[in-house]
Amino acid sequence: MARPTLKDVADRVGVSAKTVSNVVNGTGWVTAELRERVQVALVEVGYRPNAAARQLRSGRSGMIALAVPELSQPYFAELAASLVREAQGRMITVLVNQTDGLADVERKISEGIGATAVDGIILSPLALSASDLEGRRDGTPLVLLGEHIGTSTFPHVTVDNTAAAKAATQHLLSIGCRRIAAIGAQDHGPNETALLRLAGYRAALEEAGIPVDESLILPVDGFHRADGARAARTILSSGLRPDGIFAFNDLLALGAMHALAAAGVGVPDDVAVIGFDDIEEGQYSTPTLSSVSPNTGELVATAIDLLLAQPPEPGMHTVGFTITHRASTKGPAQ
Amino acid sequence: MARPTLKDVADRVGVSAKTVSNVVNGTGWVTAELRERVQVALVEVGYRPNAAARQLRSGRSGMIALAVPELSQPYFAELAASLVREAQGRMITVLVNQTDGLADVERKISEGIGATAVDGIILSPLALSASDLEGRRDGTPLVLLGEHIGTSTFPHVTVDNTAAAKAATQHLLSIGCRRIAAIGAQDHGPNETALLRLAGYRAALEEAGIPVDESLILPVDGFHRADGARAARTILSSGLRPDGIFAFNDLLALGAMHALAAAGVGVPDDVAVIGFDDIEEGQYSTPTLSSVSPNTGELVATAIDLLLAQPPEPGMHTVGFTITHRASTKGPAQ
DNA sequence: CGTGTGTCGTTCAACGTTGAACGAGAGGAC
DNA sequence: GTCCTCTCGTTCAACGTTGAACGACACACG
Repeated sequence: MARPTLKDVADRVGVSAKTVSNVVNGTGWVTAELRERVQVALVEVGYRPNAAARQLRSGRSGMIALAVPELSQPYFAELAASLVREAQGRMITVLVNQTDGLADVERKISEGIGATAVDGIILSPLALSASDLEGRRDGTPLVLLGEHIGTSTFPHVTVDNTAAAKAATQHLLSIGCRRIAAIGAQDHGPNETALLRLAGYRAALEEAGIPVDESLILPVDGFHRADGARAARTILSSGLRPDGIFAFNDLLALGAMHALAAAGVGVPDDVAVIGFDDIEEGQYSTPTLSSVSPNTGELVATAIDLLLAQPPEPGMHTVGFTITHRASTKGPAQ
Repeated sequence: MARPTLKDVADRVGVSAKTVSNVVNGTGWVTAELRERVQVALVEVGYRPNAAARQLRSGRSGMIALAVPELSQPYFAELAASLVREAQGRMITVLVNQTDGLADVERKISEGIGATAVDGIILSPLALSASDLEGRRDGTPLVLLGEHIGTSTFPHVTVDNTAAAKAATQHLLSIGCRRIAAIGAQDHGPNETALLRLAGYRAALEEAGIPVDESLILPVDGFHRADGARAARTILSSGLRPDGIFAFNDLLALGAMHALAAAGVGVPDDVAVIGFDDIEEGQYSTPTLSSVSPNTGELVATAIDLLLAQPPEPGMHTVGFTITHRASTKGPAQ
């Protein structure tokens, strides 16, 4: 009844447990005839290797952990889906955690996932800053998603947020927008992504010779649809009259579009909207949403490569992006 | 440099490894004074228990696996988010897998997650039927999400799909709809969820004395937005002229609404739409989407309870649902 | 005939932890 | 003084696996 072990198989064939181990792992020397017999016995008893014993002996678990703020956010869900798929292809299983963007949860995770040992940790931090990781003692490889200002001893993978934000803003400029609002600035909290995207927005305007109107930069509490809707309502009620909106992620953009539609403001006719992340939902919204499309496949593959890289390669690794052009930015110019 | 073990801590304090183990786990007898000294040493060396050794010894891993068709589908992402949160509260970590709805992947997962031992498996099957699980040898507890026709030796947790579908259809009837289309039937493949929801749809119509028009039942290949859009275009091009649509999940509904909007058909004025799952996206679509809201929190809590229940309690366990009423079903009657 | 070289399989020990069994000493009861 | 109980801590073995080291046997070469 108990789960069969190597020894059970070995006794049945009349060899040593180690020989069965060799057959299972393809190590050592085993004659074809014997290997055949062992393999038959393996399926007969339904042998399955004991992961715990294997890990205890080898030090490797075949698992990596992913920690994101919230899995229910489509961008993180799609990221997780992509990572799990990539990992499955490499015979690695993924353990998922949620941090809710809380700094102490993020720090705790960076120091190990509960009691479970993993071969590496991929962390998408919201609140954690570089200094929080200085005191880290756990030796588990760690890869961070997203940029961080300041040097860090850990590898980072990210799209070039500033360049991408700049390109998104330039796309709005290219269709004739001149009063472009930015939704997603964050006054408090060290959300560096927001800072970097804001920098890209500013850079695009400056390069185009358009003065930055600070009142067009709208702060948000979070990056959810409700925050975008709230920001759009602020825009409407304060008479700012922008002709374009760059939202720092797609959820903000979708929330904003929802509020605009409710107020009878037409997108893209009255105001063009572009988001960031290119989540699937944006292909089916009304109107469909233009967005910055980070190369997620490259992102997750790079993250795993870096996690398993020996020796570790600290530093920033950027992946590509494209601007996906949909109905929400079909301006008068087209 | 190597990770400290119980023995390292023990040597430092001058006691046996077992005593340190007792302090860590609160077992056995240790004087307050000695416990204090051990605890100081524990933090000094930064001891972290070795999960593999613990699991090898105790047989428990503190991990459960969740397998869903696709994590990128909002319903499953929200389900996973809810499950991870519930599990974290119980000091359990969750390992996530994707099956792509393929029967052989689902079967493989039901027989163990790769090489990794877990304390239990929660599987949301698409293609797998009860008979596929007969030959299961692995003793890991298994809980299935979703209903299955026919008896099964495993616990199931689900909303009552037929009752919920009936309620959704009745909601459309209550606002005056009389020609109600159903999007989501599946001709081939054993998607029992689709069958059950279709049965609820039929039951509601029959009870209202409305003959079922088979041409209003639209089959789909999958449950994505694109399938819903395709079905809506079929409706438009074939001149079926329904006044209500019950889509078997929210993605189908959102895809359908998108196609309707593109064709200039007004929702809810020309046709009312209701979905199933109540994903967050439906609160921000244009118009907002009415839907069946399964009690996901109860669902995941029940699933974990059943997974850990000793002895196992096979059979069907249903959780509640409500009909959430939004703009897409604000009919002329309101 | 000794000395390599290659093939095939074995035994041994160890990974870090914890249940079981076993003292050792103190205190009380008879 | 003997027996019992209670407290506090120890030693031992085992969970299932695999790297390292070690035969044993066959064949070829000088």
